[in-house]
Amino acid sequence: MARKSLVGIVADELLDRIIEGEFPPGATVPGELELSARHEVSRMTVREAMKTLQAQQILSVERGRGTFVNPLSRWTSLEAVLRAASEGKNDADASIQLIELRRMLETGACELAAGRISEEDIASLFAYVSAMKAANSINDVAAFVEADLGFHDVILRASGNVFVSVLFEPLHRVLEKRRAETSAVPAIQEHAIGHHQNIAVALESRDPARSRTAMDAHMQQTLDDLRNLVLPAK
Amino acid sequence: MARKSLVGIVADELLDRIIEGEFPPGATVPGELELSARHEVSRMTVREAMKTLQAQQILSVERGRGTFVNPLSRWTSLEAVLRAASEGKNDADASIQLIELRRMLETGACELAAGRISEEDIASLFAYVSAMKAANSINDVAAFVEADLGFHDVILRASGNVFVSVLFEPLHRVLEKRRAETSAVPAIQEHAIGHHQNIAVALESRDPARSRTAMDAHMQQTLDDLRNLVLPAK
DNA sequence: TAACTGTAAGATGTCTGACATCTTGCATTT
DNA sequence: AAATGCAAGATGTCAGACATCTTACAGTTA
Repeated sequence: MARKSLVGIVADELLDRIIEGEFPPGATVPGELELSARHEVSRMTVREAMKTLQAQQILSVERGRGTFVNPLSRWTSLEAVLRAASEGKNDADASIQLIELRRMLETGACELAAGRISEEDIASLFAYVSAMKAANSINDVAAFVEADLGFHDVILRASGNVFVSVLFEPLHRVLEKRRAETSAVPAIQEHAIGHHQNIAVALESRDPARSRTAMDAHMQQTLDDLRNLVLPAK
Repeated sequence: MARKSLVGIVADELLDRIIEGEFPPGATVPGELELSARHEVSRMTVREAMKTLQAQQILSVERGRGTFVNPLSRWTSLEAVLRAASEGKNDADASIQLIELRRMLETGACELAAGRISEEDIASLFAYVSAMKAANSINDVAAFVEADLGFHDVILRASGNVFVSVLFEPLHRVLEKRRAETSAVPAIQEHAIGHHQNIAVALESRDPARSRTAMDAHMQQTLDDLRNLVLPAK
């Protein structure tokens, strides 16, 4: 992510200082003039940087008094929270918590989708499974990941719930890199194919409980694979 | 009371115009000079307003070309998406989708919490249930809602998953008003007390499946109450 | 002494005008 | 017809100025 603008740089560095604990929740951050001196940029640039953090509820401003750091629980940016959560500590823990979150949303969406999914979407699910098998047989990791993502995306959309997609999107970006690592292991690819097949069949039966269970099994497998095959490699 | 900053006003109005379809996804919004003329504010004010929308991934900027509207699926602000979702349609549908989302997160958090919750947290759960009973007997709606919220908050924190709280916070704000309406109905209060009691007992047993089921029943009841008692009143 | 008041300092909010840089279309030149 | 150059329009950044709000503190008054 090539953030080039000065505003982006200033915002990033200020967020880093917050995350490192230099400005704990409730404290004020330095004034606009002080920051503009420190970064050797104009006050307007600092203001715009602050605005981006305000929009994510990381900072709140009280005119005449100063700019304050909000508690982490109020932040609305998943990426910022992720940065904070992986700071210094083992990011293994953060990885696992992200999967837990993904599990909630995906199993829930799958359960909803069972009652709402269209014939076309079911057909495309099976098409994605075939694509995964084909990619697996010729060792094409990129194609495998693409089919995998497409499969899950169909289910999220089929859930008919806009908000699920919205919350899932940043999660998706965050997990993308780790997903590529995971899918590079052949054994995991085979696990995944079986699970996706089961999920597609369950959704075809339009049984919510069964669909949920199938997705849950897949998520459990993903969690196990992460713990056993990916994290130890670090 | 409507004394918002100029930046906030401009950002709000621009978002409204986007939501109303004046600038569909992929289109450019008017340039900074044009907007500053329209709103009779300076260009810097417009820039700061745009920055807040950029930070929420509602707009993306390409230097030298213009500022473009992102598809709704990329927006990271639950509140903005809610505004878009309730636009023109009956917001009953949006209400129900929000509860569906809440259900995913709360049942998931409850399942996780079963394996991690401390003795103190269990004790405070029962204390909140007692507080709900007391508030119910003296008809104190505000106290009832407060105990209700406290109860759920304990579980979310006990889940040990930071990200759940982060995603839940905006959802919480959005649902807050409707929750007050719901809890004003005596019959619903009694439903809720029973369900909360069951959840606390289930968590005390530290059985994840049972805890999940208990929370799920509560969410189902909430959904039914919303459909039967709150939405028809409009 | 206690309460009130005015002022100054420091913070954010907004405006004006200017210059820099990037993209694109179009006229000019080859 | 192709390559070049330039102007227009967009965003990025800067500088300085004034307005308004909050707070602390000193001075005034009852």
